[in-house]
Amino acid sequence: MGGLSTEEQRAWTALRTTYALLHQRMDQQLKRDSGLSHLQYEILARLASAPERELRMAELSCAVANSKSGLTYQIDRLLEAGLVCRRTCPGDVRAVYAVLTDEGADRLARAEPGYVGLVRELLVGVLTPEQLRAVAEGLGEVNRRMQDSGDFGESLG
Amino acid sequence: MGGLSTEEQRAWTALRTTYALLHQRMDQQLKRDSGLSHLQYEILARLASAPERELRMAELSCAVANSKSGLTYQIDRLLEAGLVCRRTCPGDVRAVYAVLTDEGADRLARAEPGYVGLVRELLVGVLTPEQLRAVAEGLGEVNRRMQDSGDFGESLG
DNA sequence: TTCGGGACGTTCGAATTTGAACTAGGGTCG
DNA sequence: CGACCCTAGTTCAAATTCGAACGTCCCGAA
Repeated sequence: MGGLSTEEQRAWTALRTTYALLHQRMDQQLKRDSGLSHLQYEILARLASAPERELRMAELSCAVANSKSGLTYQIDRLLEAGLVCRRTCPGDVRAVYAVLTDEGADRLARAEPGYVGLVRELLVGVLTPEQLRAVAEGLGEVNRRMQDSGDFGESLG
Repeated sequence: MGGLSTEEQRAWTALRTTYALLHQRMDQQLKRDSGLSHLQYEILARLASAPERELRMAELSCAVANSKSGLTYQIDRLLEAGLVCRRTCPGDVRAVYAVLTDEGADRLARAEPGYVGLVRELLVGVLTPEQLRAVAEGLGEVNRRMQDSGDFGESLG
């Protein structure tokens, strides 16, 4: 009644600590060998796979699941480092695009192998193919519902 | 070769954003109706299910996947609120136990239904039973390996 | 056209987190 | 003993995050 069943609890706890530990490891490795935080890496990665290598602040903040103000802060850092630049939209003055620079793309490319290696070693390599699919589909659906029905889909801050 | 396959990417992205969104929602709901942050809730919950309702700082920091110094900080907050107290171990002067107070147990009990409801609504209720099991077992194993083989098992700070 | 409601990003202060010292004991081996 | 290294927890400054304004600007209705 009150609490969660053992399996429910295990699933949620595993989700929580898995993410925490993975994030921790990635952050350390990324910082060590390319000077990027995990969040910064994710930001650059999103930009890299976007058309024109650019995204609006709001889309980006949603994509990396971060607050608006937090994203502004990180973009400022990446700007200082020359890895992105800002572009305002002629059509809508309010809109701001973050654009990946060539230097940003380079840095990302250099960081990628280590990052991918870690994901493979720690996550993908440990799951069976069925588990991998279940995670992708199940959690994917969990996400979709939260983004739709939530008042938070757009950005978190 | 270089990058992750589509499914690998979907799984990892889903894991990341699912956790981020769930955390966000929980944090807001918990703060709103019981004045606890998500992390504080987790800390109290661990203590509540520990023998004697107490745990050493290191165990606790490992259990909630947080850094040592971060845990000290949060325990200080919970101390101010009267929800936990500290106890030093007679045998080993270095050891410090965080102990759940009655008031802490009350607060936790009041927060629990909402928390459990959210886990059910947003996570458990969306997954099929097979997916739930796959998440519990798969990610559980991912965890175990990271804690064993890692230099991070003990605490993150 | 002119409001009024939203949406978009930024700013700012406060809260939190991080990571590197640092304090202080244990435990072992000589 | 005594030199040494290891563990536990705290402290402190710096970095980051949060959330609530704020300033602008689009857009649809009157």
